[in-house]
Amino acid sequence: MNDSSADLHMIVTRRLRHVGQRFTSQRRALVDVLTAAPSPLTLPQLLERSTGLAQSSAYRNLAVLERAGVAHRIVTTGDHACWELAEDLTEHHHHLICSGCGDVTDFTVPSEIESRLDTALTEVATGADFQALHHRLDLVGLCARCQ
Amino acid sequence: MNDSSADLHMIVTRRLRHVGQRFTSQRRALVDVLTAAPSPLTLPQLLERSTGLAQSSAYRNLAVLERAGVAHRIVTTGDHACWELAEDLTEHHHHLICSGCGDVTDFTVPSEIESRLDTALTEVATGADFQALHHRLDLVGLCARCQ
DNA sequence: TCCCAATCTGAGAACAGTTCTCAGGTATCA
DNA sequence: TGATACCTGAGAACTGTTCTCAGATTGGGA
Repeated sequence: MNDSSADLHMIVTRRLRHVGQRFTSQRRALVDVLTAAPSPLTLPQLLERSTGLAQSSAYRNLAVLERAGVAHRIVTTGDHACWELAEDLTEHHHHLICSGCGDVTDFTVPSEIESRLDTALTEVATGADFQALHHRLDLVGLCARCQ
Repeated sequence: MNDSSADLHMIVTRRLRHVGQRFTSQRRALVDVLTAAPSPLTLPQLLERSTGLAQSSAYRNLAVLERAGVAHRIVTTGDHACWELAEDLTEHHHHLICSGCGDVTDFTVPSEIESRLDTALTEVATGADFQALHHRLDLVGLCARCQ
C-alpha cells in the first residue's frame, strides 16, 4: 500500500466512523476498486472486480459509503446506476455518457470556464432560493464504439 | 387553439409520421400537458393532469414521443423519471434538481457562458472521439421547501 | 484474554418503476 | 366498405434495488 492509498484509507475510516460505521474489508475492497477504475463503474462491474462480494452487500455498502460522503452515485440513462469516489477525494470532473452502451468516461473543462460557470450558477441558485450542493455537467452522445 | 399551438401540433404530427406513428388524442393530451407545464413532470404528475389516461398507455406513448424526438426523458435521483418537450421545441435550458423531494425546475445561463461552454465541450468531444448529441447541466441541491 | 454489545454479512424475499402481452377498438387508405 | 396497421387498457411480467433475518464478526471494556 502506498502513501496516498494509506491517506485515503485514513480519511475513509474517519468518515465512516463519523456515521457510526466501520471500515470493513468489503468496504475497503469497494473503495480500492473505485480508486483503481479510470471511470465510474456500474454495480455489475463492481461485482466482477471484487470477487466474493454478495450483491446485497454491495448495494448496502455503497449506500453506507455514500452516506459517509465517500462514494457518489451517478444516475445514467442505462439500466444500472454508476458509482465513483466522492469528488473531494478525487478532483472536480464531468462525464461523457454514451447513450448507446451507457458507458461513462471522465473529462474536465478549463478552470477558467469552470469558475465562470460557478459564478453564474451561484447567481441562479441565489435568485431561485435554491441551496446548491453541486453541479453536474454531462456530455451525452455516442462513444467511439457506438457511432 | 392559438397559432403556436397549431404549429406545434403540425410539427409533432410530422415527426410522429416520420416514425410511422399517428398523433392520437392521447398523445395530443400528453403534448399539451407538457407544453403547459412550467417544468418537467413525473409520470404520476402527467397522469393526474390527463384524466382517463392509463398508466401503461402513458409509458408507451411517452416512449413513442421520445422516439419521434418530441418528448425528452430526464433521469433524476428521484423515484420517477421526468418528462419534458424536446429542447428544439422549447429552448435550451438546464435544471435545478432538488435532492430532497426530486422536484425539477428550469433555468438558463447567460448565452455568453453557454457558448464558451459549447466551444470547450466540442473540443473535449473531438479529442475523445465522442459524437456529442447534447449537454446536460444540472444544479443539484435543496429547493426552498426542503432546506 | 474474554465477553458483550453493536455492527456486518449473505441469501433470498419483497418492493416498485417500467415494460410487455393480448384481446379488442379505431383510424387510414385503396 | 373492407383490409390493414396502428392504438388502447388492464394486468401480468420483468428487473434493478431495498429490506429482512439469522448467523458471523468486530471492537472496546473489564
